[in-house]
Amino acid sequence: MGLDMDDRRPPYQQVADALRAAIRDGEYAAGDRLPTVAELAEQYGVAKMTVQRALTDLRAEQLVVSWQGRGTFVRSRSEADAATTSVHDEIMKRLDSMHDELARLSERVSRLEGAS
Amino acid sequence: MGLDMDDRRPPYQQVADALRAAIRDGEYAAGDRLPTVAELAEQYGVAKMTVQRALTDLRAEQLVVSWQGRGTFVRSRSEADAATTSVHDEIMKRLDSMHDELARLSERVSRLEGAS
DNA sequence: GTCCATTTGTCCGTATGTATA
DNA sequence: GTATACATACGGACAAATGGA
Repeated sequence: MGLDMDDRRPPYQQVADALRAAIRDGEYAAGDRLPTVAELAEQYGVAKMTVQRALTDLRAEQLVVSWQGRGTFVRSRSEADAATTSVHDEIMKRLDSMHDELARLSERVSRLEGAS
Repeated sequence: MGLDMDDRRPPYQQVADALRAAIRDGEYAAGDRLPTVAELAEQYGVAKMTVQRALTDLRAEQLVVSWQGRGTFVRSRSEADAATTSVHDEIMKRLDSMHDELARLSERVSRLEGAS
């Protein structure tokens, strides 16, 4: 389970690619927990920090999500999409709310104008 | 030039934020080279690895680009913003619409105040 | 061309912190 | 309270790429 010695890329990139392939091939399905950092480090014959460096990339790609004390889990594609749009969704919700408040305010002013 | 001891976030995040602010405030302009990793480490009183961890995030955000043997350079915004332009356009349209409605409402309220 | 200083990139071992179960 | 597991930090070391002498 070690790394390819003929591959001149940094080990952390090889580990990241190996995990991407394992996820893509269904070895780890959405929701599954990956082996622990210590186990992966032993499997690939690298230090724990090297595994962490690989996971940093996978987290940035939103392919996995890590929880302290629990583990690192494979994300579903829909979860990744939701995460990328969650910030924008929240902004749009806020805008909708403000738009509604503006509409109510506008109606109140209209009534004031009609009563005068 | 050290870090805020009251900030309980990890030092690498504080370094990343400090660099983001320096770039946003024009201390480093597009195309400029940042101080070397060793210099930044000394400025902020952290290890070189901690600076590298911060730069890993900034590179993922496409805020900077690093070249071995040369340095780390600030990227122009046009290079990084293309992907999110459509979403921002939609938000700006909504904000413009609300701004117009607010302006009309403000004028109507002013007239009411003048008539009372 | 060769040599060398600079700079980023990476890895490791160890230690500590923090959140979960 | 204990054990597990991820997260971060540090120091040291070496590799790789650049650029200039």
